[in-house]
Amino acid sequence: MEMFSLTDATGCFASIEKIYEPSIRFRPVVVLSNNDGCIIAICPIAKKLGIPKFQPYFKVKHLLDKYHVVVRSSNYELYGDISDKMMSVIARFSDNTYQYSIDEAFSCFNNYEGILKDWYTYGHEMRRAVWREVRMPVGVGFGRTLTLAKAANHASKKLADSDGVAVIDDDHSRKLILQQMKLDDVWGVGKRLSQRLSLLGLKTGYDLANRSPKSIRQQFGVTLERTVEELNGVRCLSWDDVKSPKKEIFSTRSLGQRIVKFVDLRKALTTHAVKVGNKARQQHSLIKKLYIFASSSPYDERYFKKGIMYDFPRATDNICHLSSAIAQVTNTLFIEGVAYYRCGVGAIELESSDFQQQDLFIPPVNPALMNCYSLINQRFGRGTLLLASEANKEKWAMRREFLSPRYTTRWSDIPVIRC
DNA sequence: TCTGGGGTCCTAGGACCC
DNA sequence: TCTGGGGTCCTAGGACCC
Repeated sequence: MEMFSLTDATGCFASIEKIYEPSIRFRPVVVLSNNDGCIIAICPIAKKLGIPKFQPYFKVKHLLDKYHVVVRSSNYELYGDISDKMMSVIARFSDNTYQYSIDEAFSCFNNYEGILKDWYTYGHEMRRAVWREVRMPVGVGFGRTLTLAKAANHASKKLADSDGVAVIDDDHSRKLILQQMKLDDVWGVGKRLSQRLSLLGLKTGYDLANRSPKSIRQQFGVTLERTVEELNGVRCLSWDDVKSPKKEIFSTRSLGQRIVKFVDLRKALTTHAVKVGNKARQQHSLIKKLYIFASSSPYDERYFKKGIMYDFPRATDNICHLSSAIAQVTNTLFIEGVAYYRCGVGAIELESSDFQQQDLFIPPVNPALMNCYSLINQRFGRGTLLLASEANKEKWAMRREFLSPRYTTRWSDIPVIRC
């Protein structure tokens, strides 16, 4: 019988900051988003102090000062590398693992029952291995459906008597865990839905599970109906659903320094387009439509936003095609006098590159160049090969006042042990 | 001095065409 | 003369997640 697990890191980015800086291990730590905008990660110690997540940094600064909280800017180079290490450890415990986000992974176990003693023990083995090899604290949850695995993972960290592993494998454990879950802790239920559900008198995940799926469908749609089924152990989300290629790929960013020059806007947009192109190629997709936008800040007195849809005559993942599309579009996007605060690029219509419809009148593109480009950047590191129109040194680079060293990816930043 | 994340998916509504 | 359905595409915004 199939079993799923979800493993995810506790306070991921904050925990990573503690790996190479033992002196802050027992102190409250928070990590800020790009541009030091919001708090996006809090370690358990900071959480206990009541530091809120997703609040603008400057608004909670007084609180952070009060408790002497350690503040770090986000260091994605470091987080990405630690995440890779963590994922490779998790992957050893199952023959089928899928990385769901930077800090969590689903694993699928087929007919493991005969081999394993029990899921609880196995979860602890996974947990110990990640701690021993990467020094990352993780929670592991097991369930017969992906939604139950998520619920168990939540329980593994949140419940009073939890020790990092939780298993839902019968009605008893299911009831026990779901009864202690708030509505918006259920995967797929956010603030709005939980508000509406509570009007019906529902309080816990278990209340939701006991609703008739049919009536939920009528009032809230199929998505929530599936969630209800999944909470009851009926599988609606298949492994393939989770692993399916993305339908949209975006790259957007706020700018540390406002852009006022045409060339700078084009460079920033090209950089985003190349990122999107590379992601698309990785999942064997070609881009048919590209949405390109730039805006001032919504907090400005006069908010400016403009977006343009670019339709490629034939779907492509070639970064040269993307770059020339950007060059054309920037002409209409750029307006003298606007101080751009945000810009980005999104592929919103993707086609599979495995089954591509050829065009009688447009000669097919030889993929050799893009293959070679990808291989070189894989082998020698991202950014080894760049388009001339990309930004290599970003003048408008984001504000990162509290950046930690990139301990594991830069020779200059390797930790030094003094005896 | 100024500061407010990033990504994916879905749907409603408007514009346009036949 | 006046009224009208149905499809596609685009845009904006909501909802959710991390």
